[in-house]
Amino acid sequence: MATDRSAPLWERLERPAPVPRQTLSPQRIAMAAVAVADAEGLEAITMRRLATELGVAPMAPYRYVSGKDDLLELMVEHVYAGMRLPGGLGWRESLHALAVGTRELMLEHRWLAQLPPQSKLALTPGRMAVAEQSLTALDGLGLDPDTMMGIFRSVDAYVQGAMSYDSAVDAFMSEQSLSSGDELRTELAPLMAWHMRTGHYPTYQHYLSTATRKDDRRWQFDLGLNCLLDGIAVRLNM
Amino acid sequence: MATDRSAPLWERLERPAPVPRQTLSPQRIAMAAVAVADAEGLEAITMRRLATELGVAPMAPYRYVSGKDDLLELMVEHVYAGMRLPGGLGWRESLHALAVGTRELMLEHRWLAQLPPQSKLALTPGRMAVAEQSLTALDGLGLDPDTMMGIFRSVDAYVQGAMSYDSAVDAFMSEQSLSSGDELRTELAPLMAWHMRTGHYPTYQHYLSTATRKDDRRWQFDLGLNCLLDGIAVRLNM
DNA sequence: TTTCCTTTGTGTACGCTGTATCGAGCGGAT
DNA sequence: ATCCGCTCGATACAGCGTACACAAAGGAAA
Repeated sequence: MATDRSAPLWERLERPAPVPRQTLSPQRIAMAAVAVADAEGLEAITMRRLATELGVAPMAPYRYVSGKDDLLELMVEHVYAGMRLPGGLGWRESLHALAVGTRELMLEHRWLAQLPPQSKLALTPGRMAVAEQSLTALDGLGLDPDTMMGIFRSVDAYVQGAMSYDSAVDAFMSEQSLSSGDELRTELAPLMAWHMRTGHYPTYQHYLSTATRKDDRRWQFDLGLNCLLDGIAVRLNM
Repeated sequence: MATDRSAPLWERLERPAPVPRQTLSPQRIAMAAVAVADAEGLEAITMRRLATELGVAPMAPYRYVSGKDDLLELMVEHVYAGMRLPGGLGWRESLHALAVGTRELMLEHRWLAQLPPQSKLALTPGRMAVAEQSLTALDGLGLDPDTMMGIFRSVDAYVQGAMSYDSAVDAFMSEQSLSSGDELRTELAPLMAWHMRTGHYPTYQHYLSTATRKDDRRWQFDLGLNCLLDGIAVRLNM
């Protein structure tokens, strides 16, 4: 009987590898793929490139992964498995730590924030663990389950949205060989100048000429995260 | 002199179309592309498909658009131009209206929330207008420009993150011909059951069996948005 | 009117992608 | 010794984005 492709990926992976002697394995595949994506970005991930990296024929990985979507899911789990979960903290510290931890994971693996829509849904064990941790952090505070999940998803949405933006900027910069915020703004200057010349954006223009933290991403991330957590605290009557 | 490809897209578009009699135009291209994407999703957008839709050879649109990235940017602007901006409201009502308006735009055009990273950065006039509107809503409240921009970007990050998730779920459902949340959960049941059988997610399991608003997306969206706005309000009163 | 130049759209082609399919070889159970 | 099932190799195909050279079409100048 061939591998049952209809079962969930995680169930398939759990069944003991029928024979332990093969040259390929899900782990080896995931590691190679993550290494390539870390070094050259998500668009470098190609079934052929992956096979080359593994020293194997183009179709070989398909024995372990039903297609590219499966591969991405495997990559997601591979990196999420390395995430540290906080324990024994209050709800706010927990959510904060989880958000910052996710951010750090995404800084380490820029492609995580650029996954195609399908892979964003990947319900991998690692992501389930993050969800569970968030929910338990909010448990026992008198919230109904819908609100608990809603709060978790809101924080997650913020993190994903913020990192998706940052990561897109990073990708653009490295693609254009820009290595600082100043170089980026120089590159974008003609476009911005054109917009500003229309006179439609006076407040934006004021920001451009007087802001001093344009490159402090961590400060920006924390600002929004803290606002969100403050608002959640309001809902918790604390 | 051929069209100057190095100038920003918006500057190029503004120069009067050299001759108004041609069969193709940026507007016609944008409309056709948006129509296809609305009806069949972003992955149906292909330079060849677009050309077919316009009754034209595959390479013809390249006269008006330097590549697929440019096309997506054009599409983004085409739909953002139809967004209504609130006027004369307080900061909170403005930000709320902007967020809800963006959400509605993304519900009308599901592909908006699935754009590839590059296109997410597109500084189109329509998106600039949203930014300007947000900033002016926050102006005159004693905030420094960095904080104003940080707040705008936080709300935007939340909206993008939340809609990116919803939109991915929608895409998955229509791809699998699922038409209700119940059908979706039935489809996912084997995977969820496998996760739950591990016993690692008791709180999640409790949510699954007792939650009653799993399909109320608007409620979920508003929950997070209101938390975020509440948190911003805290920052404004100090 | 004839000529010519610029713009607009056509045709063809290349290298790349994901992946279906078929066949070869090998290891372990019968 | 035989067979079977799994692993991996080779080949192939349709589809993608887009580079490039050419044809038609319209206005300006002669």
